[in-house]
Amino acid sequence: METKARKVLIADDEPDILEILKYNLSNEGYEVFTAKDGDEALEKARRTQPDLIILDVMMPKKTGVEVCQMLRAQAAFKETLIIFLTAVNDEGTQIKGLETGADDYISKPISPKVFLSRVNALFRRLNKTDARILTIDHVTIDPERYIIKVRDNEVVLAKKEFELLYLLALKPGRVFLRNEILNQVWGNDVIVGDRTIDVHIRKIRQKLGVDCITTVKGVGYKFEL
Amino acid sequence: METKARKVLIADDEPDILEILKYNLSNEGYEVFTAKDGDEALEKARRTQPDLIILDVMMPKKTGVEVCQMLRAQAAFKETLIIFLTAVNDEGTQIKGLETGADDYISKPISPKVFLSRVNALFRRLNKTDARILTIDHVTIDPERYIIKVRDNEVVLAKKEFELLYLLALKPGRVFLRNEILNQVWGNDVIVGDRTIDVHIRKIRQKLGVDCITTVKGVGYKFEL
DNA sequence: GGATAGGTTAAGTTATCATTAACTCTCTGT
DNA sequence: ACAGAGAGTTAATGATAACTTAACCTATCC
Repeated sequence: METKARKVLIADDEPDILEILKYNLSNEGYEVFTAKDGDEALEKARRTQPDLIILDVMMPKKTGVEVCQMLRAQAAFKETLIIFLTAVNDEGTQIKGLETGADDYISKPISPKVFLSRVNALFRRLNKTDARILTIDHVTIDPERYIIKVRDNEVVLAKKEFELLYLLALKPGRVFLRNEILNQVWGNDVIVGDRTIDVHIRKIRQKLGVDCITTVKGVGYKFEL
Repeated sequence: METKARKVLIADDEPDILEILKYNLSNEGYEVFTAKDGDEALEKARRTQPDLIILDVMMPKKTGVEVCQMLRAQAAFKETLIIFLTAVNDEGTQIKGLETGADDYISKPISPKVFLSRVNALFRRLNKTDARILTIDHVTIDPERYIIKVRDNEVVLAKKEFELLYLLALKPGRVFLRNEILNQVWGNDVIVGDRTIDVHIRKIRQKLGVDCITTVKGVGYKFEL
């Protein structure tokens, strides 16, 4: 669904785990690479430049913590998401993991559902981080200030309204399925009714006063002036 | 004149099951191969390079799960669809099956109707994934934006119209049987009347204003400028 | 603690899309 | 030439998805 698939590298010495995670992530549309030990993880990370790296803490050659430290030392991996996997719910390791710069921490045994929701959540958070000011024709969207300008008139949107508009405006013209919108704006796990999106869309249209959101019936919405 | 049929390999040790499934799939236009045990399945898979492999879990020589694992380990079968058949509705096996990288899971006794609908659904899902912009001469079809352009004029099609046109345009010149179109666009569980496709074709021709869909009487339609 | 704004839901309405049915047209084979 | 089959056409109906409005929670802020 994503225009360009997110790349994920998984490093674990247990083939079963690799297989399960790979299967689940692929199904969600991610491009998945695997490694079976610390050294291979480092090497594949360098080669594939993934957006997310999942590291088993206990691995041959180098532990996940070591790999993480070495990666973080390189400029290219300063911003890369890193998740640790650990067999025991070891509090000590957990702290240590986050200190070396991991973004999340998942303990085995892994429930694929939980796992996916954590991964998706991370990417959502990441998405929000790259907050750049969008300008499409005479509409300006500033995610830092939560402000919209239409022909120099300031428009105030509520949080959800803003996020929804921002999402659509990130790729003008592209149709976002209702499911995509729910995932990005509300999050995977939240369940809201069918009409929630419509109401927000309506508010946006109303407040902006410009016809900039097009409905594609049976499909979704797109931003278009 | 024969279009290129999807290849399906069925592996099961019960000749009756093989016969029933083969009959049904052939009827839908698939090209069917069969195997009566795990080893034969592997060998035929290699030889015929099927688009879909249906594996009985309980088979002589090698179980379906084993076959699946061995296939998935090979690059050539990374993307191949795999369905498991199982006699008991065993939850454990089910999970295990999906973990080894199966795409679906059907439990016996098999209803041919349900079976076909699952198979078709899988192929539909597969097709949808490659959402790319098509350009044929001066006609552009952008599934991401749900927009058609004819000589830079934007044309708005409804969902079904769009999907139908997109399907035909995926392989310009190739004739799509009416049944194929129904399967791909409507889904094979839906029953619609004889003239439904015609009406949609007509709308497309009308809206595009260009004569780009050719009727092949008694067979189907093709996209052609 | 009351007011306020944001978020969500529910229900009724509207618009558009999809489908059918009835009829016509155009081949093709005898 | 004529019968039959498949496809084209049209308008009407039925089905869905989206729009709209109002009401209802629920945090948050004076």
